[in-house]
Amino acid sequence: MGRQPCCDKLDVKKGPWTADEDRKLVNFILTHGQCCWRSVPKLAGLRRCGKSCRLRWTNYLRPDLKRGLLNEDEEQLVIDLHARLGNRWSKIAASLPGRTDNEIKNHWNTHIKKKLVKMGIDPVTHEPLHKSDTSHEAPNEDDHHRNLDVLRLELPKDCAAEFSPPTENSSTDESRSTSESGNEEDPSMNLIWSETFLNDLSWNISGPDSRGEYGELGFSSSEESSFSWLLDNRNIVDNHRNFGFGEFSEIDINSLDMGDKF
DNA sequence: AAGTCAGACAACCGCGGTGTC
DNA sequence: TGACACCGCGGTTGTCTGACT
Repeated sequence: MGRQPCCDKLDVKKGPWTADEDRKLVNFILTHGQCCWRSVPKLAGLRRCGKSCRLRWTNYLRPDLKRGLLNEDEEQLVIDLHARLGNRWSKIAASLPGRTDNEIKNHWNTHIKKKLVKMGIDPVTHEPLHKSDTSHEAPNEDDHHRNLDVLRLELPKDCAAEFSPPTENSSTDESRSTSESGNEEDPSMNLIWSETFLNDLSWNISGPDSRGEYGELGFSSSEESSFSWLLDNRNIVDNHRNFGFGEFSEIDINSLDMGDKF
């Protein structure tokens, strides 16, 4: 005897999410936290597969997501990490706070790939294109750094100087302005989040999860444990700006005492 | 103004690893 | 211990949107 199926596939809705569905999902997650995704659709009143809910949350609705195109630094980091890790998008995404594997994958396929080809670099091997025609061996470290040097030359001076191959905790400069990456206002997100905040200022992100699921939120363990991103009013304001919380600005940020909730 | 096309990105599919019964 | 479901990941497809004719 295995488990129950995650959802009744016959009664599952597919396709783009509506604002109403988003609102329900956000409300549910903020109220109950991320528990087992299987039960989320049922409890949240959604006719979606749990898998679909998880994807929607992690790729689009998560409050810590940056929106807009990757900036130069992030792009460089992706290129470097890709050279080392290959198509391990989730691993790459782990080094870019606020970015999802899906987002990075899409950006790679639509922007970076072409950029590299244009520069004569094989996006798969990260070697010069003419060379990869004759050799399909994995790039060695020297070649890799030579190619990165070429990339740096293509960058504006300040970016090139700033760039260096990532270390364990490189690049995760949370203070890097998200506005510079061109966060666009999304009216539907604006509505969903503002309503959610107004409806439930006691959003219980820590929720009932006993399995430490919040790693998916993309914070370091120390950040997760303290949820400093929420407790820090400045961060709240930043988040609210990033997500276009128009109505939220009407609320006195300092009055949001959520300390007990975490 | 309408039609077509290409680019961008959201969402789905299928697989592998892991956990549960 | 085997069967099956869950979860996460990477690849692929579908849909939307803006540019162009």
